[in-house]
Amino acid sequence: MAKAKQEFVQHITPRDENFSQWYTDVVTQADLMDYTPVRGAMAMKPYGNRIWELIQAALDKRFKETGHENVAMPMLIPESLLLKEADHVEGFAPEVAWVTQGGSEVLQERLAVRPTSETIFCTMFAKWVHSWRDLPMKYNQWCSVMRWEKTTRPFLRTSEFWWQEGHTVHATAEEAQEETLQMLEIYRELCEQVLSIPVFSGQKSDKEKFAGARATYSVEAMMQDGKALQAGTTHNFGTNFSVPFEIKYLSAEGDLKYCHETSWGVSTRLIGAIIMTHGDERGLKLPPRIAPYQAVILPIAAHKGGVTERCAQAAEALKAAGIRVKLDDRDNVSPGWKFNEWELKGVPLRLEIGPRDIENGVASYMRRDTYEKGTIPLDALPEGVNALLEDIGRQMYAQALAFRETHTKDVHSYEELKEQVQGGYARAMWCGKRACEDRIKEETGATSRNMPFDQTPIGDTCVCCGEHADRVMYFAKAY
RNA sequence: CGAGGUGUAGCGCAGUCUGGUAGCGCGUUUGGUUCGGGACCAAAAGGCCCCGGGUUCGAAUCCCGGCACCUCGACCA
Repeated sequence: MAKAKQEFVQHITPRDENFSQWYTDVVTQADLMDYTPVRGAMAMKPYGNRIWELIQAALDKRFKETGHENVAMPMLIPESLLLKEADHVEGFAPEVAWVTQGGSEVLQERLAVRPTSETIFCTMFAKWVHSWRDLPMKYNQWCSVMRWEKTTRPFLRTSEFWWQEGHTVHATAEEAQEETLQMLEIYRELCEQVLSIPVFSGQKSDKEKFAGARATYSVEAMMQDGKALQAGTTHNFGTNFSVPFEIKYLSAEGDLKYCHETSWGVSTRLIGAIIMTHGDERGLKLPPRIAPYQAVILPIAAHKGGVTERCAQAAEALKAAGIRVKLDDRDNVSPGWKFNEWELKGVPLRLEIGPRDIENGVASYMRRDTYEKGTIPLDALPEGVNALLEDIGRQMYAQALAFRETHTKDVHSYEELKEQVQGGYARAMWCGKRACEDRIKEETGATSRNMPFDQTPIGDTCVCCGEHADRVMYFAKAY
């Protein structure tokens, strides 16, 4: 028995022995994705894609509640459009894939496969915005984009990835800033409440901000190897794009004015964040709100009196209560086999119903987050399951938060910083100079992540150069 | 992109040095017994040996070029 189990566990590399290998093992064995013949591009399989659909649904609801509408834009962008904003083209040019031929005809102007859609949105906004009555214009699209990345890793960085990109146009700078922060807050709430991932929310440095943005904000998560992962970003463009693209409106006072714009996005990278935040030795651990199956029902000794029927009844009752449930009635694998498989796939709650349970009028359960076991009365199954799922989501957040807290430290010297970023976040005072960021990157491998909104100083000298500093900045090695 | 490693049945691997009929374990299929933490017996199926060239009578094996994954760097809205 013990031997057989060990053989199984060997399929997944131990997490603390080789985190990268563990990640790859989990991603493939939990059946989330597969590699394709296209360099760096993955295929999302049904189980992984379902997670993305659930994230999409949660976000789309929030976007609509805050007055955004979905649109669809072309995937090809003429080169001349990409060239209009200097910083933007400089930032993206190295990783653009180009279409140079249509059918047998060589194109006069090559077309970029979108790496992001600011330029095409801006071009259309210039046509669509005329008057202050047209504003604000708050659009979003769900699509895939392509960036010719040098190194790729499933979900975290792939040459093609799926995301949403919001693009909004506003009359005033204040409104654009408000939008930028509102969307950041939606991302924070999504990460923490829906995905159970604690994040640091704050502003990026000039060095790390988006190509073409006036200000960039991010939510930064921490993976279980102590590295940071940027989970989402929002950008305030000010008039950086509206000037070259000539997006102007006639104000109520009759003046022609440039618009203020924002953009914001999260991607399938969030799935990578879920895996690396919550996963353990047995595999994936999914937050209940985005788990394709929130509970799995396993019949025990299914051939015995009433088991099959009670399991089917239980599944129906849970479905009726809106719970995503899977009845695993396969008769070709043993219960023990199923236990391991559903743990690998991260299902938050396992329910077992066997002759003994039926006798006692209960279902036995095991939580995926803590491995804690117990029973729920069969006649109150939906209520019991719902309560457990909610608690599992909270508990997973608490666990992740505890990890982050033990791997985050205030540092007051360069030596301390150097040591802390080997395995976590360092919170430090920073003078604001690019030279210090560059030196830290060069010497420690860590980058500035973001400046939290709570800027209560923890000192008054820069952790790097020792000169006067008035900003609090998180530094960490990042994916 | 640089250095190193790996690629053989669905999965894990041996075989490669020293060229000569493609192997093992698990899984799969069928039948039977089982069923509360990866069950057992019996029979069977399953291979462009990562891809493309080359050397050779003959290539999983030798040579050249690609691709993918892993490790460490570099780069990176």
